[in-house]
Amino acid sequence: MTTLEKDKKIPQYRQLYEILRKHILEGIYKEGDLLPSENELCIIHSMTRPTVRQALSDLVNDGFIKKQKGKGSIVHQLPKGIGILSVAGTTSALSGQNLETRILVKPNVKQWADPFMFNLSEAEKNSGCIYMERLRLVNRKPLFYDITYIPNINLPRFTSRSFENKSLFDTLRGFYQIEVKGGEQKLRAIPANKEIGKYLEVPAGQPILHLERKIDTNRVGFCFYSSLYCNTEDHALFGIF
Amino acid sequence: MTTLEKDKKIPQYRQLYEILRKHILEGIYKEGDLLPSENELCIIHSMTRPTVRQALSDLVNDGFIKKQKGKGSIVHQLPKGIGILSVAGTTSALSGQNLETRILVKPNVKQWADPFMFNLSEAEKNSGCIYMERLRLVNRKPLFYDITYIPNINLPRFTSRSFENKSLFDTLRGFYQIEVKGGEQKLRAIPANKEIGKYLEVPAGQPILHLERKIDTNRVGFCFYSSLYCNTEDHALFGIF
DNA sequence: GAGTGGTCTAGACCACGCA
DNA sequence: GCGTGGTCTAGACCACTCT
Repeated sequence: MTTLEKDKKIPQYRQLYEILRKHILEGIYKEGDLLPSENELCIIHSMTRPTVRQALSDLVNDGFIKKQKGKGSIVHQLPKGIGILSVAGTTSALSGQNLETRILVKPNVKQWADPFMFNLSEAEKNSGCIYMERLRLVNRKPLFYDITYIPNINLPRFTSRSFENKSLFDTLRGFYQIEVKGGEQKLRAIPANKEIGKYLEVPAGQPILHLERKIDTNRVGFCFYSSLYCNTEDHALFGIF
Repeated sequence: MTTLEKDKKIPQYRQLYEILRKHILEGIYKEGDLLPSENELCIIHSMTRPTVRQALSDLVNDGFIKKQKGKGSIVHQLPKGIGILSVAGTTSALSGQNLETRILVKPNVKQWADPFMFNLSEAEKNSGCIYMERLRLVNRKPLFYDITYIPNINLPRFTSRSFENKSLFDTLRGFYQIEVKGGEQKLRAIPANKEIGKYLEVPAGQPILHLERKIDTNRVGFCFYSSLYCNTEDHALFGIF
């Protein structure tokens, strides 16, 4: 291999996952349909069963299918709410709706708040943090007010990139080969204060769902953080477990 | 085999999961420790690697360990909050605290509410529903007010069983061989009304986390439902994804 | 009985972290 | 360079659902 090409190898099970996920989202497989059996998928895609099963297992974890012994893999009813409690979610479940992202505070380097909502490593503390605030709107109504904190470690030119109507996840993957792998979150119901009420266009005191999230990536030791305020009056958050 | 013994076979990967989970909860493996490597676990427990990996994969999904390529399986910091957003959770993360369950309304057979928070099958609608209300207290403070709806299908003598300080999950498993496999949930922040405020001992209007859950089981087509009101003032809910 | 997913074996090669 | 977890192969037997 003579070029400096990205020899990024996408695992076979991941490729199959993406294909099936796409077909489900496009309606090629509809709710209640049976996917091809595991053995059929093996033949179609020239894989062995464990490989196929890993793809299907991921689809189950992300809520796209359910399996039934002796029957098959059944396409699941897609959530009506907003799937933000799983990795796949955040914006994917909103497809088809009028979705908009507005930058309230552009990415800029700051000191970490102290105390911070999660424990930070020394490396994180010393590196400073890239701070940004965004508002997510669905059908012109603000639903999420999102404050993001990213350790300023090896992310050249990050603060000059644009995020308008573009997923942060996509930016991290596209420019830095950082993939989100999972995370943890704390949930609370809190009353809106004046600032949150202003952004979400609700009166102060209205119950708001507050999520504090730590998001892990494939870069070892690198994770980022988000404090997310959701107006759940019209749209419930949706999760699977 | 001459007896009517329950020849329930617990899969090997599940047995290993339970052993490692127990050791982590007991502190034999502490936060940050490395578990034995996959190859070591293979030898110790006379399993092959895929079997070991399935056990470890379940531990990752339930938040007990994280894996790092080239390094090993690292025991994860256990959540400080209340892990109710994953199957393993509900009460398990509260071990060590003073936990109490109080029955407000004993199980009794009713008609389903119409409309109900989830779509019901015809079989479910026709069978009626076992209804109960419970209050969960931690250190004498009420945290959850839980309304449970169970389809009245093939559950002999269910309404006469006692649930005081006993897990509903354990009852279902012990008497009916029903295992919880997963589910879905909708989350909202709502103001407490008078009734909820009375049970959770908070003033009306205080923000409360409302979870509507559909819980799947290993019995095909059998799931049950829960409407859960949580006071998150002192304890955040905790979840992994 | 035929087909399905659930479990399991016994190997293999790779990329990555660490010393 | 060695051990780790990540991916993958090519089979096997079982319990379950459907007809």
